Amino acid sequence: MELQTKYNPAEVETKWYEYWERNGLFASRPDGREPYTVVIPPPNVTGILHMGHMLNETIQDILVRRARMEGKNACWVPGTDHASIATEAKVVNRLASQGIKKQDLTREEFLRHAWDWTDEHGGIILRQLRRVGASCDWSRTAFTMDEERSRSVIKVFVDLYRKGLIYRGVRMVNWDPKAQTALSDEEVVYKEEHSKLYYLRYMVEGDAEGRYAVVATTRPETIMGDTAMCINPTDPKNQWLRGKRVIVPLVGRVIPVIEDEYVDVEFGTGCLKVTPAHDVNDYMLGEKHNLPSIDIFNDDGTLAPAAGLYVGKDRFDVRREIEQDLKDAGLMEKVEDYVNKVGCSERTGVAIEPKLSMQWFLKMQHFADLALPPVMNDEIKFHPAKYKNTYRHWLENIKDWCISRQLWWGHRIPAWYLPEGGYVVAENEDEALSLAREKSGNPALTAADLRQDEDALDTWFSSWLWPISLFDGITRPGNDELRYYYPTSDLVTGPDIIFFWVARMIMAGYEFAGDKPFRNVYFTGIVRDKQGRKMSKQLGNSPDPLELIDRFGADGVRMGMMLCAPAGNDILFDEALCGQGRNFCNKVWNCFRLVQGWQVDDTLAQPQASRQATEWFGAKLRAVAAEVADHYAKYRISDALMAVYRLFWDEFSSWYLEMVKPAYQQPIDRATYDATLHAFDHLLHLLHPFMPFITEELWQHLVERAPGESIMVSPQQIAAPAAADAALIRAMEDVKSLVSGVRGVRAAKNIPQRERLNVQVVGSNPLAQYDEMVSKLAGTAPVKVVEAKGEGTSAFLVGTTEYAVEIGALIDTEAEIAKAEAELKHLRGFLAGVEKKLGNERFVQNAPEAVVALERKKQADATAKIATLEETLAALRK
RNA sequence: GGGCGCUUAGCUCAGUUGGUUUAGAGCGUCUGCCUUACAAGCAGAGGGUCGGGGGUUCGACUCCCUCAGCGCCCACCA
Repeated sequence: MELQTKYNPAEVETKWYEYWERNGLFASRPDGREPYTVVIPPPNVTGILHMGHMLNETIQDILVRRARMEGKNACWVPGTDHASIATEAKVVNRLASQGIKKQDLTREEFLRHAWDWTDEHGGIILRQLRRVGASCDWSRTAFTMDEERSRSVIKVFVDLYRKGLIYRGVRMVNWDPKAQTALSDEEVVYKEEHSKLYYLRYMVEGDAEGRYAVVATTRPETIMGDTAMCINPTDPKNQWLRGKRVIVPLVGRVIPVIEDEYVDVEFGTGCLKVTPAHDVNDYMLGEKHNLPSIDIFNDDGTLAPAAGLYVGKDRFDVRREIEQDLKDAGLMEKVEDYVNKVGCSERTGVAIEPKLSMQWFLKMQHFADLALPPVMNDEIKFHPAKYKNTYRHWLENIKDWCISRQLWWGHRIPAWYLPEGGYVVAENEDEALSLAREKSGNPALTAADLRQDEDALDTWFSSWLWPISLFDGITRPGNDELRYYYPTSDLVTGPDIIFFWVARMIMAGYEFAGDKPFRNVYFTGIVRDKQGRKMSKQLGNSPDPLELIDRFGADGVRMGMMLCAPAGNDILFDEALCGQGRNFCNKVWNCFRLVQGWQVDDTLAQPQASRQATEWFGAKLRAVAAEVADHYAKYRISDALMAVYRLFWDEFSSWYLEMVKPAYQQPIDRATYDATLHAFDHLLHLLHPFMPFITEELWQHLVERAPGESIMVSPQQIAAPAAADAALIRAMEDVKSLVSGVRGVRAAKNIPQRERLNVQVVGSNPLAQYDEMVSKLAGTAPVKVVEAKGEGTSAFLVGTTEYAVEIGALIDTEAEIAKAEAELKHLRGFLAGVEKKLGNERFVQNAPEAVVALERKKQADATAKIATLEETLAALRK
């Protein structure tokens, strides 16, 4: 068949992806083979593919395809996450654009809209993954809020409640005034902010001299909630305030001065305003000193009636207003510029308001104890290992997890409140009712008397079960699938969710499945642009992966991605790398075109050079395959790719194919042809995990294939390196040096390719058996052995052997002298270093024998080379 | 404030327990080639003394100390 000179990815990609799916090649069922399991980090159900996904999914697909070709039963389970806050926010926004307020809808109405949204936008990202080439078992596609996963979440909640690990209580939580929900500590990100430090005057009550204390604060808008002022009892400069009472500026409320060593004497004036309702530390002080707590904020961050002033206004507007009002009232001592860190909602970006509220919590110490050892002792391996530190630090300082969210989109908390107070926790309403009757002693209770908790659970409370719940392991513990696929093999994810997700999956794994959820965790880097900026929608510096695929082909983009993705380092993505990937595809394509165009003549004997080439390439292939395997074992995917890339382009294409290529329109012998096809097949296997589409296309054309066959499931069979390989490879390196040496002379002298060159070798030719090959590659006549090289020759060394190209009148004696002198200088410096070492008795005594022997070899070689060069120079200067 | 990591050719990175010919790769650069598989290509060339300083050692890019710069994570100093 005729192939175009350029590879056209678009048609090939669609064709083979459909073929793979149609033939069920991604599907996995338990069988006798070793399983290789990966669960996808579920993207947000309404999300669209970005470069982070592109990187992540490519790595997973590479690992999965590699395992599949190794003969393992590879199972990659796809799915999406309901992403409680993010999705609810999107739905609320859409409703708002239609003039509908969430508050005006019932829970059921709102959820209907949310499901509509999910049906509309959900699954887009899964379709996009197919474009990338992801070989997921789509028949297993799951959703964190589908029936099975929901049952699992509820069952786990009830289980943990009964174990006494879940409790409900009033605590200081992180309140997101925009989403109007509590958040976990992990969902708060601290951002540095250039703000102001305000110094406020708190007049001392009844002080005849009109003295006042000065309090420094970044949040003057909270003074309405002040219920005390605090000094450090050891602070000499504030002794005079002991036992006094002060007046809150503008508000006029009189509050006591309390003493606590918590206060930093050095900060500001050493006087701290205490607002127990709106600061975590102040809350602690309030508890300790029995202070009243005044909650001055509404849930949306506006001032509540309890504030007395500025009621209904936004907290940040109030900050500006109150600054002016305090100045006008003469109660502002001064205002300084100040840089501090403000906790913000990871999702909505707004400043978090610490708020006292009733929430559900999960006790974490038990889980930390469960999850720390396996990571520290490498039962679960982190790649790179540096994240073990991060992990340990978090677990050693674990705090209880606030799992309730004041949202509707999510798993509703399975707690039901009784009319007379109290509540029961149950897997469903029926069970709740019977528990409630029992608890209240009232058998007449009906379902209508019970009121289910309005809150939903944190999204991560479902994600942490993912590796188990995907195999129905929560609802049907110990089932066959779970036993076969669990623990999963590798998890590929970003370090940004190490606490949110990775740590919690480890906890859930041991708690609910009795074993680790995965054996290895591969942490990818963050994708940045080439200026090092994080890719983001706001900056507009994130290319659309699908558009890249349109331009470079999926294989090209996958390769571009992996070329810049060393494990654990951030990715400096540059579109040019996709171009490199595309070029490589084209190279592979054209190599195939060459080989495919050959006519075989069975009567032809195999030329010596071709025999040598096939033997050598076999050795090289075995060596590189072993190297690649080692890279995979260490999760050095980009190194594995680079090794394959060089094997294909440099060794196979530039050297091997040139060695065996028949003259134009001449046929090739059978032995060489078969060996070449064989090598090509091996190369396609090595390439396939990185470039699934083009390798399938070429593999199908390489020889006749039966319907349903695929390179995907055809095992890779490259033998382990053989004993003789190393010598073979070394010899060929010398051949290459000789050829390059001749080509170098040719290039320097501008001698056309078709002009045959005569080459001399001084003494004897260690590469005599490769003469035919050298002639073919370098365009030379048979190498002549001479006693001393003649005039009009340009010489170079291969090892310690001197070769000289006859160039007659083209000789530039000055240039030859300069070249030889430069090399001589280098060698003498080198020799001096070696001899200094060997002259050091302690080196000869202490260093291992092999090292000393090597130095002696270096010395001998360098000496020989120097002698040769000196002769050359003498001859040139004659 | 604490912890971790990084600093090797113009760019992005390798360099595994210190010794493998006075440091390697890819890309880019320069020179010459449209040589009928490939100009998304071929051949050739140049380019770093391993952030600065000190130390350990027969020997350090590799180990230790220190300084500088960069990055990340954690933390209730208003």
